[in-house]
Amino acid sequence: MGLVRSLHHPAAETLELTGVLHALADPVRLEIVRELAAGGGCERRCNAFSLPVTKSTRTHHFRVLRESGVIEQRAEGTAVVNRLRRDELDARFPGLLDSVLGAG
Amino acid sequence: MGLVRSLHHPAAETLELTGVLHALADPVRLEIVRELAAGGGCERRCNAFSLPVTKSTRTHHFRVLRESGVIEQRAEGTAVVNRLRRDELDARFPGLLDSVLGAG
DNA sequence: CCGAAAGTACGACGATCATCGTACCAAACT
DNA sequence: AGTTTGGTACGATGATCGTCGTACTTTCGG
Repeated sequence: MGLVRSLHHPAAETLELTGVLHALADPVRLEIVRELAAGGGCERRCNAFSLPVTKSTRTHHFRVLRESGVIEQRAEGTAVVNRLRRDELDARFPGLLDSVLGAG
Repeated sequence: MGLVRSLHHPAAETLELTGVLHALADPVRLEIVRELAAGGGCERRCNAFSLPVTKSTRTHHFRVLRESGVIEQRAEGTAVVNRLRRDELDARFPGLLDSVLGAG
């Protein structure tokens, strides 16, 4: 078994609104998305986030974000780099990500 | 005890993003919001929604929407009329509601 | 080769959630 | 007064969720 079991990413057209909303409705995951967006489309390793949870929980949250289609994950050595799927998200739910990120 | 115990509505400035997102991240509640928005700001009684759940569950969902600040509820006789808090929502989270409603 | 680094897998725990049924209540109508 | 109407209150139940610890795996650097 590899570093990640399946690492499945949903296609852009099949993203579900409730799934995305649920993924964003958690403080830890919202922080991940914010930090990812602050980087301006650049990638970031799971380790490079300041989150008040343990490694296991971290893995859990990244998986929820990936399976809902918010982020893309790619293995790189022992690390996993994350990328915000901004374009796909914007295409499917125009304005949603911007409004969420813009909210104080 | 009146028709509704407290009927508390959060102030527009205290609305929490995660709370609103969580409220919208449910199919039944999303349908309520959609039907409410389709009316163009008009009010609607709890009874006047086509939802695949019982009365108790309906009450529960309307409460979640109210306590998160998405809707306003007002007693009118035996009925409760609901109104989408569009202006307050737009002021606090610009574009959020529109993007959610615009999503297919 | 050995150990450190970065995650994942798995199982567990308590908390929250969506749903329901039954009982209840208040207002309106007869 | 009785009945209907529209909704709430109060559990209860099963599912999902967020969190963690421990064990494991894989890759990379000495």
